[in-house]
Amino acid sequence: MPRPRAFDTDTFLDRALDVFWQRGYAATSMADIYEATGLGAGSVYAFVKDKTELFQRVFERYGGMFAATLPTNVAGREALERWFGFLTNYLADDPERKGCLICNTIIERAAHAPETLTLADARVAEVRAWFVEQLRAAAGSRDLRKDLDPEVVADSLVATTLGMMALARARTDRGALKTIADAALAGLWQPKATTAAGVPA
Amino acid sequence: MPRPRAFDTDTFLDRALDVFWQRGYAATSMADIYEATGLGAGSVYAFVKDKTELFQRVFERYGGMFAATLPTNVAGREALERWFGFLTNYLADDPERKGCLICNTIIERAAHAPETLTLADARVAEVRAWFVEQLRAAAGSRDLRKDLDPEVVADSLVATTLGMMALARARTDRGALKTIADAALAGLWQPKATTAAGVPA
DNA sequence: GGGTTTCTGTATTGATTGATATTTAACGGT
DNA sequence: ACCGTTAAATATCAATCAATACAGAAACCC
Repeated sequence: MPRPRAFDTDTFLDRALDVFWQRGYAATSMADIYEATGLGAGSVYAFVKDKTELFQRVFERYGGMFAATLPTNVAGREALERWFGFLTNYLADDPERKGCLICNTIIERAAHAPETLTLADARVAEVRAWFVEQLRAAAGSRDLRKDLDPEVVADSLVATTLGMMALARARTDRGALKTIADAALAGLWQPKATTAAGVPA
Repeated sequence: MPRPRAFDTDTFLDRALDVFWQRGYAATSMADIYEATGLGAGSVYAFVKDKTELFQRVFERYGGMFAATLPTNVAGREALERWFGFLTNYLADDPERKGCLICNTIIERAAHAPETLTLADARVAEVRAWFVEQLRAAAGSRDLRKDLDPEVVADSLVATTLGMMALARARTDRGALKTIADAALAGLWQPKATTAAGVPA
């Protein structure tokens, strides 16, 4: 029987991910991959056809991991607040300022790899759909301001998300990121109706 | 006297800009530059020391042009609304989806060229400062909601701006861009005070 | 422990990279 | 007319790129 694989596919992809994530696609040479993974050219090219396929595999893996960060055990306002809190930490805690591979890929690969762009855009659409879902839930529980359209707010939140990702690549400024995240959600909620104009329900 | 220059520095930089802007730094070869500008290697390297300096020159030129798009003859709410309208058109009208070179550069070059990143980040800071200025003006003319802090709102608007730029690289969706721009400003203004709770000033 | 199969690492490929050297051409002064 | 000077185009450089070919090492069954 065949000799078993000595390298774990997942850890290989994870290490390749780190390199692509920080340096970008074009600026990463296969030699960088060999160095980071400890594997030789032969093993890598037995696993993928070429560099673009390797990146695709890496990106798909990242996309799945990223999608898994969307909270599932809570919904509505709570879910959105948790996720933006997570995003803030996710971006601020990285001293290498890698940002988010999805955003990075959209910008770097858009003009060169249409199918990769499609994959990346699909992830963005996924996040947007999740936003809509949570906003609808928030509307159902009367958390969302009645004059707000979930579809419109979702677009705004997508832009804020991508903007935070871009900003995080320039500087790790936790304060600014937190300010942005808080402000993005602050205006969405129905006041508790304890003001002079109204009475609690 | 010497043979006169046959190429105009500005048009040369403009053509180089188009290439870098669409394809990114690493994916652009000097051969691409020769082709786009019609110049040979010798002429280019008589003008700049190396590729990084060429990009720096191109980027500085772009940065200046971009900064010049900030309205100066109006202020406050009007200025912000005009500029976000401009940004929407700027991003939506480009079939090549080049996005914005400042945002693209932050993401692609952050890990490789610290001084270029510094330049790019300075442009972002410039836009942010302009936001603060207009928001203060809007506060002075009672346009800005009294409970909003210009510094906080400016951070949000920066994120929205960068988010629109990133999104525009993935797809030219004028509707979404306009929705985002409108929503970013919609919540900022003081109501006209014609509601039941208040009387016009 | 032999035979076989698979994996891994090195060497090498042709192509392309950024950058330089060299040659050719265009001007004004004399 | 011809020379000095400068610009522009071509040829070319070593280095590096992604990708392939090859060879040795390791692990399994019998």
